[in-house]
Amino acid sequence: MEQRKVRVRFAPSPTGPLHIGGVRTALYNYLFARQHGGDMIFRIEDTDSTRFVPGAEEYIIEAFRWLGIQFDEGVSFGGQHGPYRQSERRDIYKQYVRQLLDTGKAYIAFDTPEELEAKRKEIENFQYDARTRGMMRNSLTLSPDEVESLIASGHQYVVRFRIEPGEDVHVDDLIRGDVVINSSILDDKVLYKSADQLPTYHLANIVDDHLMEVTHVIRGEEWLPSAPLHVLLYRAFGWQDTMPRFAHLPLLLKPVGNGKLSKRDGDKLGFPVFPLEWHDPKTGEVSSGYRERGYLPQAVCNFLALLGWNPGNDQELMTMDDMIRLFDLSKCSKNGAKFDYVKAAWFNHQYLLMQPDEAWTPEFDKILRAEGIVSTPEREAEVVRMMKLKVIEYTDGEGNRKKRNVSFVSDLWPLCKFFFVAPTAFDRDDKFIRKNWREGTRDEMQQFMQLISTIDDFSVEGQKAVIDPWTEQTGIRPWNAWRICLVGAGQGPDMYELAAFLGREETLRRMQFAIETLA
RNA sequence: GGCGCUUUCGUCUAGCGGCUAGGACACAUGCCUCUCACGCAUGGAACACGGGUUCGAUUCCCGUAGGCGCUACCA
Repeated sequence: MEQRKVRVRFAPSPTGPLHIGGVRTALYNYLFARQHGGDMIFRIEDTDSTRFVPGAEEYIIEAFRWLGIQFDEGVSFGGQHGPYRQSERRDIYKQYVRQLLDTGKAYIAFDTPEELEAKRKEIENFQYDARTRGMMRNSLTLSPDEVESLIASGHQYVVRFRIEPGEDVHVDDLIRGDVVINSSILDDKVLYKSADQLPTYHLANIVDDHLMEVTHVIRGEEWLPSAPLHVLLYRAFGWQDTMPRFAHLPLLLKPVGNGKLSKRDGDKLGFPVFPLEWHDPKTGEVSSGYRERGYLPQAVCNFLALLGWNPGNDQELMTMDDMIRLFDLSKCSKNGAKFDYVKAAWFNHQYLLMQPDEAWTPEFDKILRAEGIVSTPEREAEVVRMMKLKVIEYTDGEGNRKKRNVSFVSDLWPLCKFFFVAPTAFDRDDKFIRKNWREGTRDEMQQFMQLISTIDDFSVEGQKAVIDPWTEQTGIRPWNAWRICLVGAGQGPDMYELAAFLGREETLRRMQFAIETLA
């Protein structure tokens, strides 16, 4: 058989914001497509008109734009296989439903939801299948005339797939190998509803994947049980020769406790489960997003890629290009992965440190404005430089900067607010203050102030030139107490750097205040 | 309940018959140091259980137990 061009698709329902698990599925599809020089399709599966949520489609597109996952065709991307919104493909599906009906692979059923509900109550474990369809109201039990007149008189109906029982159906899964399910346990799935003139997922999915020439279906494990049904559908249409290969990905699980990852977990433990912030149009509820939380898209992709896949060695930090090169479905794990949001922050930290200073400043500027600080771009850049320097000041032999401290730019404020705001009070119970502000400290600081007021060149070098000899002469080690004066706590950068930033007058002002306050 | 998938440190995982079972996150300790970090070093920490197969099982097979999923006119 000739080698077909690899084509994959990501096909969400526009029922709300894109779940982070969906992002991972899309990412794997993307990596696979790129690695094989194939196409990635974006399809909207809106066959359930009752669950449509306005804005969801736009949200999903924006999320992928931010993440750097690019589509080659589909809704908003164009292409030769459209339309890519299933609600716009009614006529196409009708034609294929007809084909199934004409070949006897499917039949029409008139049972109402109430009748089915009653049956389920009446018969334990009721399932619409070869054993029970003979006692239901459908085109197999009714005469052609009756069927005709029921439809003519406006009765709603569904089209069901006629499954032949007793056959072992094989699904050749790229991750799990040969999966076998007997057709007897499958029910006669509804493929089409006359009420909204739309197919259900199963039919639309097979027809679209076929028409769009999809070669690989990479999706979540929740689809594995219905994969045999899909295989049967490909056969019913006579498309078995071009049936896509399947790969069912393990699910993302709750960080603690049992079950799969949900929105609730994020709320409870304080991490986002959506790529972007989402404002629910109905409830007005706001769900946090990775973008707004300060994550870098590369960090999110890297972290997500490693949840269920690894390159087979110890490498963890990878660019998108690395991942495209290394990705391998056969190296995907088979069991679900608990969502480790602590490690997600670590990844962000790694990527944050690779960013140039300029990449930090816009975000930092937002924080300052929120805190009501009036500053200059030069001073802001200087603080970023100093804080970043503090984080990365020891680079290793290879020049790798694997430091932590700040996982998000927003973490910066509590660590650097003293650059902009003088201490207004001192916590006498603070361990650092108790240890470094003792009996004679006050006098030492007074002497130190006098010394400082004589320094005309207040640059780092200028200060050192005067202070270093003085400490040697007097034996006074002023740094910790000085830090208390200027910072109010045991944190911050090198004292000379800090003092140089604040300037001599502000430095003296803060020292005076500390001496008066810390009697 | 039925069917399917799955099971290595707390977490993500490497391992594809013979290893002192490796790495990362997290945790602990020490070093460095004007503080907090960062960094470096060290440490604790795992093959679910029971049968087979085999000279030899974490690895292959079968059970059991646990976990997950599906079981809609939702995807």
